[in-house]
Amino acid sequence: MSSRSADFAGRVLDWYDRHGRKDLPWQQAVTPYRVWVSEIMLQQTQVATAIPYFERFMASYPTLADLAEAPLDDVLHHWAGLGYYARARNLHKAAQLAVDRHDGELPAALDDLEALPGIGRSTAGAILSLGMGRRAAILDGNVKRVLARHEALAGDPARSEVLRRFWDVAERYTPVERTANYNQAMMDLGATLCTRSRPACGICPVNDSCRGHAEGSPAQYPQKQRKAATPERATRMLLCLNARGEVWLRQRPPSGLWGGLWTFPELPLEAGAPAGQDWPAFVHVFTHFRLHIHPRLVRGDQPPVVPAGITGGADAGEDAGVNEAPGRWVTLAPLPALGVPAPVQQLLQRLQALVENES
DNA sequence: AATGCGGGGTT
DNA sequence: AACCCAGCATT
Repeated sequence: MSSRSADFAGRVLDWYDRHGRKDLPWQQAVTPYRVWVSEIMLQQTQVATAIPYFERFMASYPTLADLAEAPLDDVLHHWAGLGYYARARNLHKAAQLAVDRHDGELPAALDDLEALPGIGRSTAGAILSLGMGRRAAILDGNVKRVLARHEALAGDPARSEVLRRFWDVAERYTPVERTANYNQAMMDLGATLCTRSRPACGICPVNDSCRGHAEGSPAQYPQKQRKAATPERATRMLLCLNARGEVWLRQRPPSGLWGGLWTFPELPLEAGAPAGQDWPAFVHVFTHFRLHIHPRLVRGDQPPVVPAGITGGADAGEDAGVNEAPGRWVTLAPLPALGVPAPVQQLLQRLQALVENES
């Protein structure tokens, strides 16, 4: 260990004892399962957003066995609105694998954890350290930012060679003792003090050894990757409403955009669509494109007939089979426990209000 | 090695 | 309006 890093962990741990977060839901009644669920929810998701989802999830699935036995639709329903739905599918699948392969427990080896779907190196390290008291390094966005600044690590972390250097530093600094508190402290430092813009270097416990601070511009680390302009796409969603006040939803294929979730039938704007009442179009923003949604209310007691070979508009790459995927009439009040993406949920609520007014 | 994958909070 | 968040899987 280099002389610069000799007491790095010690200073971080002292800071944690005084200022670290200790009241997060997954820090109470700690089990590997609870830590695992929290880590999956927190991938690319801010703490405040994940908390209510975590509480509802744990109320419904208190144990790993409960999750493994639950229907996937029910799990996706709990995930609806949180995004990155492959996380929910992988979580459910991994719970079943843990029952089959590991006697219903999460394995305590890094390799075995990483073999489970949805668990990568950082999440495996978090489960081991925070949930099992083992020594393991993590490297999430917070740790990446703290280390990039402290070491003045240049280069885009998206590049594998740069990422390897980040992991080397993370492993080197991770202490043998109190690993859980150290890892939690590093995330707390990144979230509350070493923030993306305007870091509070004046009160940072490791400012005296921080190269980024010494250079005078810590905010330049880590290097941000350039982002291409987001393309625009458009789709027409058919809001098919029958006389019983039910709407027609279909389940999307298990992988890809909104995988496994239930949505309205979709058509490209230029395709021939059933007659109906057009609702105002609105934009839904994804990470990699903007989707213009044109809803059309179509009344009738037959499911929509979508010409063969016409693909949906939301996912430009999806197969022609999407609109022929399993569909069903669903009641609006109450809405069944199905996973529904955010813009579809908005439309369902407006349909609910419409039917409510008419009855 | 680069890209796909949601939704929402922060600045 | 840009940026990015307790990343991982896929290609």
